[in-house]
Amino acid sequence: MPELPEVEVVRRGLHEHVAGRTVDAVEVLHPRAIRRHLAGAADFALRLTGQRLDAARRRGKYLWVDLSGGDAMLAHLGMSGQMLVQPVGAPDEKHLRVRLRFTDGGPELRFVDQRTFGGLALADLVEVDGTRLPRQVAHIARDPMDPAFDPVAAVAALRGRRTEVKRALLDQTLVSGVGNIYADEALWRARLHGLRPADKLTRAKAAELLAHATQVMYEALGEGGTSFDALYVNVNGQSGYFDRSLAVYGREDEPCRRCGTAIRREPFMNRSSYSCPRCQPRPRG
DNA sequence: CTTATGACCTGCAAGC
DNA sequence: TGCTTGCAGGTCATAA
Repeated sequence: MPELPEVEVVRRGLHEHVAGRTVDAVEVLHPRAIRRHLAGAADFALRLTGQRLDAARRRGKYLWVDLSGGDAMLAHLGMSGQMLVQPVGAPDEKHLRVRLRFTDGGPELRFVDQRTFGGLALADLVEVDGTRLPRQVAHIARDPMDPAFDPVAAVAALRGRRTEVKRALLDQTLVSGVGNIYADEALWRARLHGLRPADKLTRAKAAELLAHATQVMYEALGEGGTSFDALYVNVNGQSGYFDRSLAVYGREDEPCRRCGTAIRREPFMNRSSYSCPRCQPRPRG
């Protein structure tokens, strides 16, 4: 699920359904889901068992839950990860990777991940710029929904890259949370082609782009996120509705909502970029 | 240091 | 029907 709004939907679900509950048992069904926990699955299970899960937090697309013992359980959903709250005894999902049972005997927490690009880990917290973060998240920039997000600094970071603006927007060390969908949507709103050089944008244009990215992610959050299929769901298995509001992503050959021109799809970094040929002319050369 | 490129996985839809 | 190919909301290690 993976961009900021979808991860935030999951974070809220975790906060509501698992915060305050104590882990009774941990079952790792696929070792790859725990590969970022270098001490291994047995250590992961042992150290997590008996801990109470506290606040659920997020930076960009990373998600974590504070543990009563002082560390955190970190999660990244990758391309296809889900956190599901399911009744004990519900049939295992085909791609169930990790199960947490709780001492209260209530619904269990399941990490389900078809492609196993995501995973869980335990992490100690380090302080970065006044914020406590899991060590593995320390290199990720603040996202636009962070109360301490600094738009001026973010604009400077984007313009400081000698690369194309879409690449810069997707660089999680500059601004976090933006992925392929919301990058394309923000570029369309700003009438910019993603191949435009980031360092040639005026400060005002870069600021406008960032404001559009922020706005479109808030709008998506308001609709429960974007989901084209059952892979992208909240902790209760429900889909969001923002796909109806997308202007370009996934709309190849459909009319631009501004000018009616057919939306084009172009290869980009082993996937696709969607844009309007008229509103977002490709840069020369 | 910065920037670009593939690797990592599974499953689905489209085309032959 | 079956095969192949291409594609998917991401990040990371490695190369230049």
